[in-house]
Amino acid sequence: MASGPRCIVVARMADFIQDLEWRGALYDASDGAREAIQAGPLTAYAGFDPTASSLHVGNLMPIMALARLQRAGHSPIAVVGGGTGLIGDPSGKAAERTLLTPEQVAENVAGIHGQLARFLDFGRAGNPARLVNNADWLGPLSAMAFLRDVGKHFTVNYLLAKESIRRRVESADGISYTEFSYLLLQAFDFLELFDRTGCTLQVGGSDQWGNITAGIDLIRRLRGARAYGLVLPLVTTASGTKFGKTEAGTVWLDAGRTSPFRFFQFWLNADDADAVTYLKYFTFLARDVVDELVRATGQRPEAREAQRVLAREVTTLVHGREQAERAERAAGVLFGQDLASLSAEDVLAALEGAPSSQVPAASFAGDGLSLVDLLVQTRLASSKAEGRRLVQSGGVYVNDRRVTDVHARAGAADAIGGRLLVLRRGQRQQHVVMLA
RNA sequence: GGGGAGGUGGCGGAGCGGUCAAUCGCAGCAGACUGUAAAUCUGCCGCCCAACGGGCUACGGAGGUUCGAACCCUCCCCUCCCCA
Repeated sequence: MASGPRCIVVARMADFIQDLEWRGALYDASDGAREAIQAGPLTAYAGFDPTASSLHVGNLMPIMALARLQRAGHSPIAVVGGGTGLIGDPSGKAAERTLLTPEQVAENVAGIHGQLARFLDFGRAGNPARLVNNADWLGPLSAMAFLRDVGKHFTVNYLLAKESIRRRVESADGISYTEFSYLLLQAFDFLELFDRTGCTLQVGGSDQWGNITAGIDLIRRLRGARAYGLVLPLVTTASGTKFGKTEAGTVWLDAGRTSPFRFFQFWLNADDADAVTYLKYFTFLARDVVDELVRATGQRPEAREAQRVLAREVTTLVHGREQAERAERAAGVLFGQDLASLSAEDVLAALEGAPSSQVPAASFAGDGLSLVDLLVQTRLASSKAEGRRLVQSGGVYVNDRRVTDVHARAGAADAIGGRLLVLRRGQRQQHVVMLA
């Protein structure tokens, strides 16, 4: 967990809401939620859909909310939706989703488990974090029990009034009974967590509002108790693109899917307009530190101090300090110095963590390998046609030297120290080819 | 069940017998400019190749008419709208 001198923990419960509001990370709160959170420690949960075996940066909002709650003295519970994942949440979805198989869900749940552990402290005295799978109680639930105990408390009229459901009901494709029922399951989750752990707060993205209030209503009706909800804003980008996507696709938290290097680059490349927002959303940095960065960036935007700190902090949080430092070093080498002036050892040391692959040294003998083929092999280009186009438009570099000849070949003589080639596509997609 | 409209590249949306690998917009990629930013401008944007050229697949599916079809005909599948 990040713990540098700049990283100051917000510890006091009363400051939690204020801090969240300053961060712009509080979209809405149910009646009484603010007061309840400030009044004393409570148990809070957020759910995570096991739609993939890894979480992605889009999941960071609720993760950070749980982490902040814990730091403020509350007890966080991360609920992995092994049960609800079998059904599919219609919220924010325009069309019916394909059902995941139980095997897929189980696999995904396992992957997500480990990732959450990086943000939450499961050993903390007093308010340790917990991780549960709602399949534990949804699995054994019988249709009869569900319809009698849960279904009876929701009128169809109530369900149809929910934004997420109404949109789908009015859409051309409609909504299946399966997804129509989703909200009841999530409401039941809240109830179950209330019964098991005394959990009275659910946090989630703003699209979860309807699901959360359903749970609050259910708890009030069945247990006569008050529960609360907190929703977080949707993360946007200044340029209007979808947050968390790059040329290479989704930015995952799993190092196997998105290398720490690329992860670091993702944050470093944030727009000026977004960097500060993200700094508030995704780091624990205190207000004065962020304010200072705002000032620094305003004065010398080209130094990209905000982006640098952002990338460093978030990468450290997700991948650990060592990986973060490595990524930063690699970035320095790839975007800074003249590659040709470095030894193979230096480049290799710096580029640990950058995308790389090994190619038998033998294939570089004689004429060497066609550059276009190499681009395809390293997946910098998706086809030879694309590779040629890239070369022709001046977007391909070998060891930082632009190559514009479509027929260019790379031989052993081109390799730095006879051992490696640094291929680059455009300004920022690199690939290290090691001769093995 | 009856009537109407329609299925084209990631999306939207032209084309309606040859000059169509398919106008255009969006998205995407690259270049210029920069700060590994934004905006802007330029180019590219099915696949393959001994390549200012050639080949192969493509316009819901299967057949057919034709020298020649995304465009015409037949059957099938699917979607939307209106009436019952």
